[in-house]
Amino acid sequence: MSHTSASASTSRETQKARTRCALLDAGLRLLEDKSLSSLGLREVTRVVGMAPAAFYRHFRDMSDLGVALVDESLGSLHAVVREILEGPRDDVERIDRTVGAIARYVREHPTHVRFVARERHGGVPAVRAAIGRELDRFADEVSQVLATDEVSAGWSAEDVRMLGELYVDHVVMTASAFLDAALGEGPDEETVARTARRQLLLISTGRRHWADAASGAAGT
Amino acid sequence: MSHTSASASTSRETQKARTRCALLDAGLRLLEDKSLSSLGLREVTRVVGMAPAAFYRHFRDMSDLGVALVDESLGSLHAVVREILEGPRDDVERIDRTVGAIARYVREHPTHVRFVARERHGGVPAVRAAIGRELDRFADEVSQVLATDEVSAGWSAEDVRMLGELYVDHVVMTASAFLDAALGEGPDEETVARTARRQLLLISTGRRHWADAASGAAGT
DNA sequence: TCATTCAGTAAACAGGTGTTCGCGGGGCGG
DNA sequence: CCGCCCCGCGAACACCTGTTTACTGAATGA
Repeated sequence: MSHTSASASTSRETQKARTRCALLDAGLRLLEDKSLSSLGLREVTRVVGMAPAAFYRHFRDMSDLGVALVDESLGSLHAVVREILEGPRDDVERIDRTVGAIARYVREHPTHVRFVARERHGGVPAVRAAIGRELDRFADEVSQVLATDEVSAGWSAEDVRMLGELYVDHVVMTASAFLDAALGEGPDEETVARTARRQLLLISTGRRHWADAASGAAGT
Repeated sequence: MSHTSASASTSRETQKARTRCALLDAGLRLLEDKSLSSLGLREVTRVVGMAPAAFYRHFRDMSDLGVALVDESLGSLHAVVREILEGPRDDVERIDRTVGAIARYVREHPTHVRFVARERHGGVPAVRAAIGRELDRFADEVSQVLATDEVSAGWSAEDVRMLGELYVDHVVMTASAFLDAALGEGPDEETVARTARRQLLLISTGRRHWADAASGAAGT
């Protein structure tokens, strides 16, 4: 129970952080073509080059390492989302920015994206839950900004939220499509981008004319 | 090379089919809380109650069993899709039928749905590819029917296809949401249904006013 | 009736797995 | 300076894995 100074004692703690990071990196690399539930503890330590028992100094479980990877993958993304949403509110420009940002993020962090896409419905409950929570937070952030758009005047909170979820889900699908494109499976990157832009444009169009439809089916 | 009679020789072949089906059922049951890449051969045969070696009489691999499960899960669904699309073309009624059909299918075949959602981006390439092919076929079928709607007059084939993909992706997301609801995670079934209906209604609204937007951003 | 086919068996193989234990040695606080 | 802390090590534990082998015996076709 030492450590009254909040800052790290350079050598000791940072070194622990380094090997912890090495474990995360090794895990992420191995997860490129496996799923978390089939990733072995020894497999990870072998890549890092350390004894299996040392793993327990950093993580209790494999699923523990999994939720750490979720934080690493999705945590840094909130800033990006804010940045996109805070720019000009013009429809097509915002769409261009969004799709561009997704493409860039997938290009720069393919392994993180693949991990999230794979474990979103994967076999490890704790990780699945962690991803779900994070995506919910994204939906909250998006909805919150959407509500301030002029187009959303008169919208119920529930409708704004359902639109936000639609956007978030679409982003996930698009990211996954970009990933497939990068691997040579499915259509190429430019095709994916164009499809995504048009789909978002169609949603925006529906949004602008929402009042017409919503009044007709209010109770549903 | 016998077997000039095309029909089964009752006892022999049907018995083989029975145990094959037992293997598939056992696999599906175990896959409720595991992913395919972590499902063991012995694990499956143990549930069925037979020797591990007998597995090879029916499947080469675990991934082989996986693609068989894909066919079983998605094959029977094409008829349902046709049925939904061939009904009255009125927007909200078609939407109600769609969401109702998804809810019912998830309620009646939860394990199949979970399997597909999990392995769509899972760690077994062959299974991933099989699911991708099947979803592409669904997108084809949907697009083909959408093209005949009066609303689609003047639409390019590419735009119709992108709308079809949007619908298929949305169905997958909705099915997954229903699944979570059935497990007590996330919102309850009625909430999921209402959100899905409104999202589809929003897409339909955008579809009706597509001409306005598409002309403005034709080159994108 | 006799020979053939073939789904399923039992046993053994060489590996890999998670987890526990005691121990060493270097950073660190006093 | 000494003594505690604690990360990483190596070895051992019991267990589970996929795959191969030679085999049994019932259904089959001539």
